[in-house]
This record gives sequence, C-alpha cells and structure tokens, in this order.
Amino acid sequence: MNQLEAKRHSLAHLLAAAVLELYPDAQRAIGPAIDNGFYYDIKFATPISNDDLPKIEAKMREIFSTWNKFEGKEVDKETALNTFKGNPFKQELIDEIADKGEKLTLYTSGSYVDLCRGGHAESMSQIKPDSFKLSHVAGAYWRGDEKNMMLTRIYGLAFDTREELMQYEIMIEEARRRDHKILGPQLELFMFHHTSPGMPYWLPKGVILYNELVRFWREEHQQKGYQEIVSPVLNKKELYITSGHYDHYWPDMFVADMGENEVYGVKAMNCPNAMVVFGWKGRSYRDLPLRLSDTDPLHRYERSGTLNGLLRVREFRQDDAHIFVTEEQIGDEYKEVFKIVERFYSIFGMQYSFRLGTRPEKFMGDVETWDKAEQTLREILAESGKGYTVLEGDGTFYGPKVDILMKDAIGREWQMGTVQLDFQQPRRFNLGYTAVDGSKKTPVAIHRVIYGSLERFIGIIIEHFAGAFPVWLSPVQVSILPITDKQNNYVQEVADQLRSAGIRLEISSDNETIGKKIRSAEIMKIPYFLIIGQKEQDAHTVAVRQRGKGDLGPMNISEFIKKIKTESETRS
RNA sequence: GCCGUCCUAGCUCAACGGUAGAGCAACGGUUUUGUAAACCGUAGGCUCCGGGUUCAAGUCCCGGGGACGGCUCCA
Repeated sequence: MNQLEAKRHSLAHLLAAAVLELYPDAQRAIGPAIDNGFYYDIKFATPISNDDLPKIEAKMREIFSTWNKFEGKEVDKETALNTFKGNPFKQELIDEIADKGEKLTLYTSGSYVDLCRGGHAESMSQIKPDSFKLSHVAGAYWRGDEKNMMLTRIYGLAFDTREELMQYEIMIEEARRRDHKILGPQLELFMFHHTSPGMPYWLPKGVILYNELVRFWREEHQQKGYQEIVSPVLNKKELYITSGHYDHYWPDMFVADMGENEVYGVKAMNCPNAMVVFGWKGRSYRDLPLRLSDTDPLHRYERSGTLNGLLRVREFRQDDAHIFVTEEQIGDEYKEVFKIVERFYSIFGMQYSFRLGTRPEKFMGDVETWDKAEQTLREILAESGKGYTVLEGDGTFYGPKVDILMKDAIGREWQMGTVQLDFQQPRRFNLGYTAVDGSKKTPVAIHRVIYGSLERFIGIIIEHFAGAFPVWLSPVQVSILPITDKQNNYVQEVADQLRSAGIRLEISSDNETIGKKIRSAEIMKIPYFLIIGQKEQDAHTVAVRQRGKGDLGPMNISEFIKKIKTESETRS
C-alpha cells in the first residue's frame, strides 16, 4: 500500500467515526481506499442523501483535529466480537477471518475503533485537511451480492494536496462537457424517447456517422475474406434451445409470443443464425476458415438501472463475424483478428487493453477442452506483446474470450471488442466439414467484434473527440458561410463543385452576421468553413477557416477540394 | 432490478403552498454585415403521467414512467 492509499484508508475511518457520532444507530460495514479517494458502506436506520454530506464532512473535520496516530493491536475472536456487538457485518467478517485462522486486529484512533488489516497514515498530520471532501452517496450491496442487503455507500475524494484535489475536480468537470449524452443530441446525432428506453433514435447526421463506420468496417473485412450475411431478427425458441442460449439468456431477451408453439425470441446475439448458415450446406476443409460477418440489429432486455446513454443500450448492432476454423487454424486466425484490432484502433488514435476471461461457473462442455482453449489464448496474447489482464470466470458459457477494453470520458472502463472461442455451439448445431482424409470433423467457431457495438463505439468516440470528428466521420464536412446574399450565385457555384466531389456540406444562408455564423459552425464542430464575400467572388477563391484553428487564408476551390478529399480518403 | 437524486417552453434554468417567468433557439420585420452572439417584435406551457391532502399544488404525500450517479448484472 502506498502513502496516498494509506491516507485515503485513514480518511475512510474518519468518515465512519463522523457518521457514528451523528447517527449512533448506523452500522458500519467496510470502507477501503479507491482510485480517487475512499468510501465507507454503512447501514442507516433512515436513508440519507447527498444533502446530508456537508454535515458529515464538517463532523469529520471536527474529529480530524483530535486524532493523531492509529494504534493497532491483535485481539482474540471474543474480544473482537464484543467490540462490534450488534453489528452483523463486522461479526460476519470476524467469523470469516477467524475461520481462516488469520489474525484479528483492531485499530484505534481517538475514541474510534475499527476492525482493520492496517495500512494507515503514520500520523494524521500527514493528511492535509483541505485535500479531501465527500462527493456523493450511492447504494451498494453488502459484499457485492445482490441477494444481500443494500447499504449506503458514501464516497469521498482524497489526494495529497488541495491542488491535486482541485485538478481532479476540474478534470471531471471537463469530462462532463464531452459527455456523449449531452453532445449527441446537441450535434443532432441521436436522441432517446421514453417510449423505447435504451433504444436510440439515429438522426440524419448520426446516420452518416454510423454508416461511415460501417463502410470502413465493410471495406476492411471484404479485403480480409469476410462474407456478409443477413439473418432473421425473430427466431423460434427452439433455435435458442439448440444454441444453449435458452438456458442461459432467455430472461434477458425480448419475446414475441404468438401463441402456443409459436414463441419467438428477438435476436439478442448473431451466433445461432451464423451456425444455421454454416450448416446450410456441406462444407469442406477447403472452405475454412469461413468468415461470416453481419451487423443485424440486436435487442437485449437490459435491466432498467443499467442503461447508460449509448454505452449500455437495449437495441444495438455489432460489427460481428463468426469464423469457422479447424483446431489447427485457431492460432493463426486469432493473430489475423488481432491485426484488424490494431488497424482499427490506430485509425481512431485510441488506447485499449486486452483482458482474458476464463471458464465461468455456468459453462457447457468439458473442462479439458476449456483448459486447452484458455492455454491457446494465453499463448497468443503473450505473443501479441501487448500485455493483458485475466478476469477469472469471465468467459462466456460456450468458451473463453479476449475482451478489448476502453475508457469513457470520466474514466469508466467499457468492454468494446471481444474475440471468443467456441467449441460448443458447432457441436450443438451438429456442424461438420469433410476433412482431407474424407472424415467428418466439427469446426471451431471464433466469435469476434472489433468496434464492439456501433452504439457503444460511437458513444466512446464522441467523448474521445469531444464531438470534433475527423473529416471522414463528420456528418457535415464543410459549412459555407456567405457574408451577404449578394454572393448567392457564387456560393451556389462553389457548393455545386464541392457536392459533385462528394463532400458533405451545408450553407449557412440565414440573415445573420458572419460572426454569428462562425460561432454556430464552431459549436456544431464542423471541421471546415468557407467564408465567401465579395473578395472571394471577385478572386474566384474561398476563405478557409478550420475548426478550432481559425483563418487559414484564401484558397482555390480545386485546391480546397483536393485537401478535403485527401483527408477524408486517408481517414486522417 | 436495488439505493439515492432529478423531471417546468425545442435547449439551459427561475418561480415562499397564492396570477408559471428569463436567456438562447424558432417565427416576422429592420439591417447586407469580413472570422465565436446585430436590433425590434411575435408566438410558444396537460410544470412527465395518475391519484390524494389543501380554500389554493410546479411546490406537500402516494403510485407509475423516464433520466442521471452508484451497486448488481453484462454473450
């Protein structure tokens, strides 16, 4: 534990001490240090809200001045239980620690005693009283299990100095300004309506962005030998029984019940349909790897409290593909997929990390096959040289997976792409191919998405670019701003030339000052504006202004078109 | 789903339990403008929905919906 963590941990004690003084019948659970501060989970007799935090924070500062050092001492189980008489949370922890035969230690500071492993600031004087503050309350299940009681979690921010605390708050405030939930509607990309929670409406400008991403995906994958399919959105229950999703996923699917023997599940994943397409005709080893891609719309009945703008939706499309390979081809194909990942993410200039998910508690198939698959993935990951983390039990029920993770504006991590290995579904669908020796063999399926879902990816890139997209993704690439309506004819001439070059443009013909037109175009994050007045008309040029950079001076029309086309085509 | 908060004009926000208001946007007019907000005017409301308390509810209470921050979940 480093020094800052020790300070944060000490402040968690202080928080609990303040709460106990103000709310004597509150019961403490646990209170660790976290990335930006600390929290303490507490069971209150009557619920508290953010409005109660100033009072608690004031009490913390009051107690703060009376504390000096944390005194630790080892105690026996009975003493520990007595100390926390009437507190079921601490009692449970004590039992557990004692059962494991570990030491029980109590730490005292001032008149406050807590069950604790240690790791505090050497003295409270190391903590600057203005370097912490309480931030918000939230609900949290005892021991992180939703079957348990819900406690109130009080979050606090803490840093070494007041300056760092302020810097952090400024950073968060700036991040909120790039929140895709605000920028999206502002830039007229998407909206939501209460009649379809979690299901975005894509507005005309958003559709351009969406389609550009799909176009890029399609171009890249066609070159790599992928073949695109489209399959039904509604499928009878029996399809999901065959795939295994009925047992594992049905409650999270939308269902269309048309009466007895006609219950359809709304497609929540593409794999079962891809299996059907593979099995549609006899396949040979010569066909493998067979790469079937699709972007059909998916619906998942995500729990209401988990919806989050575009980052967690109920309707979305994945840049999906199912690759059927022989066991020997797994390694090479994974490497090919990782190359695509690298290519995609470097285009957007985004950082990502890999995470291996291993066998979960609920799984299909035999342990031996799983172990082999996990070992293969570990080897490929090690070879990629990118470094990765492992999340035990995070695999899908049909196989282990490698996830690509990215962070949103306020630092929350989201799963984007995922590459999953599947030995189960091909068997369940009784898929086969004829091997070189004429025997029937079962293929292995690789499920893979690179963006993840288009929706989540767009959410992330809106925040990544703060809405200021590169030219190739910009819904409007050029805005033409006439200074007066005397230039109308010339403006039309320029617009026609740009349009026939395939440039997406808008003409700002409102009766407004040029200053106002520039301001509006800047706010809409349009990459280039052409200011056209008498001077430009006479010289047959355009005055180019770049988003965020200001005036670039006059340019010939053809020169400007070439510049935009180059930027757009190279996706720079 | 659970805990907490929020929902007023297209947007951002006001309004002690006592006549719902401002700025921006929209629309009409004036102005014809040179690199981030011209001026004047007009219109705009089931205050999320349903019930209740009250002489009186945007405001208080109950139920529902939706959103946000967390928790849990996440193929």
